[in-house]
Amino acid sequence: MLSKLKIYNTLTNKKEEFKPIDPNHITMYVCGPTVYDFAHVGNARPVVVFDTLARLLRHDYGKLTYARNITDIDDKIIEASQQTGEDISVITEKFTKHYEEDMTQLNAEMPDIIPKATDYIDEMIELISDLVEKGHAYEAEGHVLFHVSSMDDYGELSGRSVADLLAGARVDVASYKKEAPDFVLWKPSTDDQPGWDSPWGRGRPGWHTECSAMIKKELGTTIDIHGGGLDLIFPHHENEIAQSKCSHDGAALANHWMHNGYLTVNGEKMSKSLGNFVTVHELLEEFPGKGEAIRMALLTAQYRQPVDFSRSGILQAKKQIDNWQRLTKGVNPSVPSEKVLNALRDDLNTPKAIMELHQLAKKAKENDEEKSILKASAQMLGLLNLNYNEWFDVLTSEDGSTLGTIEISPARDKEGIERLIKERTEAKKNKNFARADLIRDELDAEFIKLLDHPDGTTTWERR
RNA sequence: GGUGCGGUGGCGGAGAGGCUACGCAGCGGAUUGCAAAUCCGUGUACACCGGUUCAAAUCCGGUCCGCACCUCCA
Repeated sequence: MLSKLKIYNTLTNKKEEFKPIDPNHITMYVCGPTVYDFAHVGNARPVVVFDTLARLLRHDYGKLTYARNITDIDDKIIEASQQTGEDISVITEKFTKHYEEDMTQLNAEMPDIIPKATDYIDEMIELISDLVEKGHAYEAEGHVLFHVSSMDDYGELSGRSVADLLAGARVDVASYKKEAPDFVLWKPSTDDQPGWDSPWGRGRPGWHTECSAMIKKELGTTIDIHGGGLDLIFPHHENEIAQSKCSHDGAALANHWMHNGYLTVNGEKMSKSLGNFVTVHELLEEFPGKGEAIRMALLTAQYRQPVDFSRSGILQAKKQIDNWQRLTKGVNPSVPSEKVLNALRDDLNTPKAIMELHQLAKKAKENDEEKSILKASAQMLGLLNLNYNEWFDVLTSEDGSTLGTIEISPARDKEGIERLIKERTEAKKNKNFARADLIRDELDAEFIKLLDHPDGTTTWERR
């Protein structure tokens, strides 16, 4: 490979050469969703970013084990259950399914391992017991808390010191805490709350516990890459580090910590609490079959920079994909361009990679080989995964096998469109241009775009 | 208050001391019955004020503005 992978590491605040523990097998863990509602576009950003990284890692190193968890026990889920009256498992299963369907529409491949928190209760209890034994955690009023002061280097990821945290504590400190920054490993459940038996009574795990336990079981003591959104640095990832390091005699949890920037709306973070969010689900209804354009819009900025969400951004991305689709119609992918790969190897510089794709497209206009390279290169970013017909929803009825991803209205099904095209061709022959234009306008209103070719034929694309 | 990130042309967005990416939109042209698609061509930029340098969007100092984390959040 021409250049080595460089990754910005939150732990050192520097771009570093990626040094795998085992170059023949990379391990990566990314924090996934708490499944109590639809994922919004901001939640989709890390999914798309780390899916792109996963593609690069597989290309460069061959084997990757990529894990992304599902948090299926959490106070928000309990709350949702109380509000809707639905059983917790009904809620978590429903939204896990929606999540996976929606992310698949964004061309995000499923991770190799999708651990669910509730499948790892035993491992979490084991981890907590270990921390208690080693003097890093204590029991109080049915809770088990991690004692931050018991650790020398707490705060290494977020650049905070225990002293600062103690001084800056603004929130009322719970009575059972020895010190304000201490965090919950295990908490008691009332009878109407879900719970599991433990050495500390019936209860449930704190939020941070699951990741440490699942990483250890599924990927090992120290992994190569741990990722997630910027807002997880503190306290979530900081606390994962604390738990894992203290139970592993100081061994690192992950060598490279990567955090994606926010998706913003008018410059402000898209978030549930601000109410300025759009779910991926509704966006896919708005742009049916065009999840790839949403994906590309998310990749137009380098992953650490903010991306401002807008419909026009998605439309702009869609136009670019439209162009590439026309250019690579009927083309099979060959091998990705080194220029595109090198852009990705530079801390996942996707805007630069996209620029290289445009350069390839320019060359591809006269060269079929370049078209194959363009397609393979775009697929490194999870783009051009669909073929021309699928993307433009051109239904090929000959064998009935390839049907587009979208259902079009019955009046405008393939036969209807072809009949109108035939009628328009006749009208054009008879110089009845008024009729010809009327047909085009009518179809345009149905989002069907007609393309007249120099040889007299007419094809169509769905916008 | 502490910590961190950023301000680049109409918009999106790389770059990071000299060769002024790239895309979208715009404009001009070719093509077209008219369009679309396609092709060719084309303009505008580095928040502000100082400094270093032969040379600064890029380095240094300061100012202003925006955002985020410190509490659940991707």
